Amino acid sequence: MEKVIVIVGPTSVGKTKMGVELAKRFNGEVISGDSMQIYRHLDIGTAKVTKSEMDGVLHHLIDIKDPDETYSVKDFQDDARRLIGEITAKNKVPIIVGGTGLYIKGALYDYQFDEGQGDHEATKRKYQDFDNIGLHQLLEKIDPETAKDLHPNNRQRVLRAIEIFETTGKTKSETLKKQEHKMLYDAYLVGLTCPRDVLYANIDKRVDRMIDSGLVAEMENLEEKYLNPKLQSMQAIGYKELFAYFAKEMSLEEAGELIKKHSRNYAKRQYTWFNNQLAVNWFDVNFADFNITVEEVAQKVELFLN
RNA sequence: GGAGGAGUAGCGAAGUGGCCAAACGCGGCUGACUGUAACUCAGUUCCUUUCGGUUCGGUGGUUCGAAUCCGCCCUCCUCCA
Repeated sequence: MEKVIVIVGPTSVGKTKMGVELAKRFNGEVISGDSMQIYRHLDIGTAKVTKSEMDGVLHHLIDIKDPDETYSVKDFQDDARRLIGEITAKNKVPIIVGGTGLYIKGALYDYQFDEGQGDHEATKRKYQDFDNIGLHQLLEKIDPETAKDLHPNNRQRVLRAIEIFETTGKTKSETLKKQEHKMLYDAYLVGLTCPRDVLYANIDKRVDRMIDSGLVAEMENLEEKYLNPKLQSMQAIGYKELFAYFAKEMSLEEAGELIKKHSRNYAKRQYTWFNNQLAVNWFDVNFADFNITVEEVAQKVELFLN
């Protein structure tokens, strides 16, 4: 099995920096595991690595899609697995760095996706006259097991489960049953963490910095180029909140506060994912002297690699 | 100094004698997650594991029973001086 180093953690703990440092020490290349840094032109708001931050380390899966293109776990699974193979073949170490739990788990574990993605918008339209309960009852008929696991209010997932059946002819629970819950790689998962109040303060500061360094202009530029309000990439925190500001429904300050709140909420969801879905080895980050943290992590990685 | 108004859980805000540990919103906390995942959704939030205990500015009353009625006190707001 190929060895893979994975760096996860909530937003703004220092994953990017850790990735670069480890890559330099262990002759590695970084594979971004971030669903939004995939997109070109979303730079400031996604805190995307800059050229100088990369410090010569190769970074993959960044800026590979335009904001009006779609990308999914399946795509990531294919891309990441391919890259792990290529990097390993070069005798280098693949380092996945990112905060998108599903993507990372989907690449590392035996997740299988049946042919046919389906058209979300079409499915949505087809069932627009069903209320949540009605839709859930429909799912109950075609896939009772999945229906049991989904709350009727979770319309998006209920719809998707129905869509799976309609496009592949197989139910979601059938597809899941033939999979084993096992890792396909020899992976060492590094989790970066810090006290919640420190993290939240970091997030708030970072959002202020983003706004100061031109987040609004970046968004304006995007609006000009891609006038589609349904851009998948526009789910990105830091951008979607700006729509209300442009519509003069809230001040820039209010929008900024919302961005901070959404980022904090997101960080919490990331913790829930990494704590419960993956076997993460947690490290407390020393913000005063990040090198100490790097050193600590590097020691463990060293052991893992040899 | 005078006249009104207001003080309810972390915040905002209902409630105006029993159905009130107190609606609702926000925030917080916890969790779910297999092709939208920076998405979507759920639970929980005075203390206590349970029994139960302590609350609605403070205090003293009225009442079988008070966040709700009465007296006094404190704080804040508006207006008049």
